[in-house]
Amino acid sequence: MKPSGDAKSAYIAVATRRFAMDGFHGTSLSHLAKDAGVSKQALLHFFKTKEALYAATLTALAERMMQDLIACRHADPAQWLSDYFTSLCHNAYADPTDMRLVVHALLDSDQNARKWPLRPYLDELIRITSDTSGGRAAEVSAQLAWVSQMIGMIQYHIISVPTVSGMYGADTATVLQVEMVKRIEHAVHEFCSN
Amino acid sequence: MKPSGDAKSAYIAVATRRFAMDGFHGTSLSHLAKDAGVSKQALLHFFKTKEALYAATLTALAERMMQDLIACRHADPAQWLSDYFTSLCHNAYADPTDMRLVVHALLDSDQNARKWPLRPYLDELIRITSDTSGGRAAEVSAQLAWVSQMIGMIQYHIISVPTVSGMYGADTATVLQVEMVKRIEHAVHEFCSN
DNA sequence: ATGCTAACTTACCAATCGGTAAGTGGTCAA
DNA sequence: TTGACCACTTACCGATTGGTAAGTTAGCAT
Repeated sequence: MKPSGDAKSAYIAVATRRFAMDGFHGTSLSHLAKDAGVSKQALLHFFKTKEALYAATLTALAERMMQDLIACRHADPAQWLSDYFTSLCHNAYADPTDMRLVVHALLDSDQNARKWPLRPYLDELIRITSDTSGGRAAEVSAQLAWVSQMIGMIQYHIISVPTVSGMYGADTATVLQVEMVKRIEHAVHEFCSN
Repeated sequence: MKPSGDAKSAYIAVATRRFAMDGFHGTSLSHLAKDAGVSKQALLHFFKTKEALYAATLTALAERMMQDLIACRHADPAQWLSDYFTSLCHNAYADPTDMRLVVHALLDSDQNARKWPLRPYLDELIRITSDTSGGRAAEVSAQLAWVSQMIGMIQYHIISVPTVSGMYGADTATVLQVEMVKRIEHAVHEFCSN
């Protein structure tokens, strides 16, 4: 018999893709089970409800994003931020799953997510951002605003790719992606050199 | 008996709120009917399917956004953009419905929306934007990128308000809103004076 | 008065939803 | 060998889903 953790994380991986694509309400346990190649109750054995499975995917998402952020660690906080946001952007082009999942979670936030698994990730981003301003400590809200703006810029752009591609064609969408990467790098550079 | 158009647009208004809150899959015809105070089949009389009703709300949304844009018309395109984005931001704080609906539509774009009702709105925004650069015509992709960035900045910020409020408290969220309005005005000013 | 149409209603449908109950088969410690 | 446990299955449940069919009611031109 397979080790316990394997199957569970495999189910979370399947659920992550589905929830990211179709949202919580657009995803059924039957679909998830079919994707995973098991019966519906195999999922309910590990996660008592659909909500619990959703919460588990969000927790896993938060850990993944935190790890990606830590993986870009650099002595210079400005370089750290620059590396992270560009890598985030490139990863999201290759696989928009995580970005879509975050946006879905934002739209569902009233109903689900009494716990906010992404908070440590945001706190860490804010901490790094405040390090770029040297000794003087600016207001926290200003840094939260900047972090929120950067994250939003990337995530919104990622989820709009299919629509832009449908409206203006795939080639225009590609050009827009290149343009967006430049804008993100510019925004990081401009913020860190003030 | 009520005039024909009245009931129909009333149903669209109800559907707009529900779809914006819970998304397409999270909204049922029964709920919509209950909200509108009629039977489920009253809706199906005007809109043959749930998808058709959804499409109608998106079309109405597109017309509304275009009207709001035109309402801010100004001889100076820079002033026009500045007025529009700030008014868009303030309206969205008072009622985030439309912004949420747009983001839901973006996430659903693979499944629905073979037609892109927001395209004329985007085209108009791009046209105004290109007017700010005086005679010389920059690449269209650069203007699309800027417009996309501005729209995304506002819409993402609006949908993240409940989450930010839950994470950091309502007062921090309010401060963040003020900070964001400043950033939007700054972004418009900076773009138009280059 | 009559007939037509638009705007609904009640009644009903198969399909699917999330979830429960009761096993089944394999592994492993004692 | 036994028995507990774990991962998982089949069978089933009431509730709800989007949608169909067949009226019903009101207004209105003729």
